[in-house]
Amino acid sequence: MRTHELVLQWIEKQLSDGDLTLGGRLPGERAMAEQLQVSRTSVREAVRILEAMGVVRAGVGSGKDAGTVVIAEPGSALGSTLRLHVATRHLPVADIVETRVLLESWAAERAHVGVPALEEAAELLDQMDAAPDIDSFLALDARFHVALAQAAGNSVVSAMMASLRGAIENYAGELTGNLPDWNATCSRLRAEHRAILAAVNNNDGGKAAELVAAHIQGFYKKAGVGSNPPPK
Amino acid sequence: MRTHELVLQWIEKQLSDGDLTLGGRLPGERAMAEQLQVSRTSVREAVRILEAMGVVRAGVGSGKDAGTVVIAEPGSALGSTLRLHVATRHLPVADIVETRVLLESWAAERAHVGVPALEEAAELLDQMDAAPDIDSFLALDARFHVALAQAAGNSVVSAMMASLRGAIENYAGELTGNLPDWNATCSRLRAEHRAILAAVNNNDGGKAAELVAAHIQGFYKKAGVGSNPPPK
DNA sequence: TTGAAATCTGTGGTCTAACCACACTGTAAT
DNA sequence: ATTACAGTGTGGTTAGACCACAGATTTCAA
Repeated sequence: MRTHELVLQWIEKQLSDGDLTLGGRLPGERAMAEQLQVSRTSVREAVRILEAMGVVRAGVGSGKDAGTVVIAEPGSALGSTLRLHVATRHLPVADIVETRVLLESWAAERAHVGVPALEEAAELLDQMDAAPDIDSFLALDARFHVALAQAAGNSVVSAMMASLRGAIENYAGELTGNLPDWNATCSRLRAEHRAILAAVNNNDGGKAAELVAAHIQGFYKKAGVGSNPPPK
Repeated sequence: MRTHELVLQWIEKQLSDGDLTLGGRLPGERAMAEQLQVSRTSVREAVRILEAMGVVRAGVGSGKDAGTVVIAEPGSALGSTLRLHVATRHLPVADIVETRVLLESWAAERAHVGVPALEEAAELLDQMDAAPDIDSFLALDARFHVALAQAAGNSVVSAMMASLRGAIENYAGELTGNLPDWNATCSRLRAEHRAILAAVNNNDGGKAAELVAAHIQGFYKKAGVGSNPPPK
């Protein structure tokens, strides 16, 4: 077993045992190296992997943001991984979109009315009406979809859904340039968002799921990304 | 931007541009370091991250298995990431199970009859009948579920499904120890597998989805892992 | 001629020791 | 009291060395 894997194992055990919790700090790299009797290089390689997994964040200097801190950002980490695999052509964009439809439909159908995430979603819609440019609109759009997914109360689905969107974010960003009339599209998207949120708040999960599926598939279809047909 | 991120960016571009494809070899670490004008350490940190993402595999020595080659194993990579986050208590096991039910039900419903994956699934079931011990049974079980998921033809769903199972593999392994009568459980699981495969091959996707959901939820329920109730 | 042993070459894996930039902390000079 | 400055500890980066490994090549003896 390679040295850095040993370090990883040790840190994972600290997490499993609860000796290291969210917001907690890892020992300094030099201290860990001495404690585990390995070189600082190996410690750093392990930390890099954890950072790529969204389990820790490394900060220089001293004070609040300094040191290596345990965080919980599986979404961005999974997103990076998926993005790389899309780059290798091993994961087709169509499959990403299809999976996103699957997860978001499920989440919309099971969204719990009254949870804070839905209130946040409503606020985001208001902000989107006043979005000055495409980029800020898309950023708010991303947050809206994540908020909607969170309303279902399954953190794994939320994380995966966010990662799927993140994996093809650049891709989607370029696609908006292909759209003939952004203003029209923007208006349509806003209306669809309102309809989705209304269906959710009206406890009509089935309707919400249908609307979400149509919303996502519609966007990528307009933008020129193929998506497999839904099941009969 | 940190140095190793620069290296990552460069490699990702090579992948996106198609200059680096599946099975291809990265330049040696020393060569890359010189080419990008960075230290070998930084190159290695980037390679470690890619390795953790399941994008490359590093091999020492010379010959076939040597060097750093591009692979495509998103499943195991996502699994490791999820496992770590489960260790931090940020991702509940129940959410993992629930998501697994979601993905596998969807896959079972949309499985394409006649694809090679289903034939492999059938073979695996025969092998499971002759499995000598629990561990080999569980290993075959894992492969069966993956094969079933692959039959739906969505590589993202397959990868995610495999990763979910991998994330709680150790967990599930311990749980089997809690079961009072493994032989009885084993027989039940085998029968359920056959029923699922039969439903799929009979083009009864709805039935297959139901059976899969019950199969997975049943196992974890027996083993003592709570799962959220299905939607009304 | 043949076969086995030694050497060569290039790969990733590891380690040491040094220096840097950064951000806070305490102290000293104003 | 305020300001300026040195001190301390963090991660970030680098250079250079050595190791184990595995295949390719060469050497040399049977």
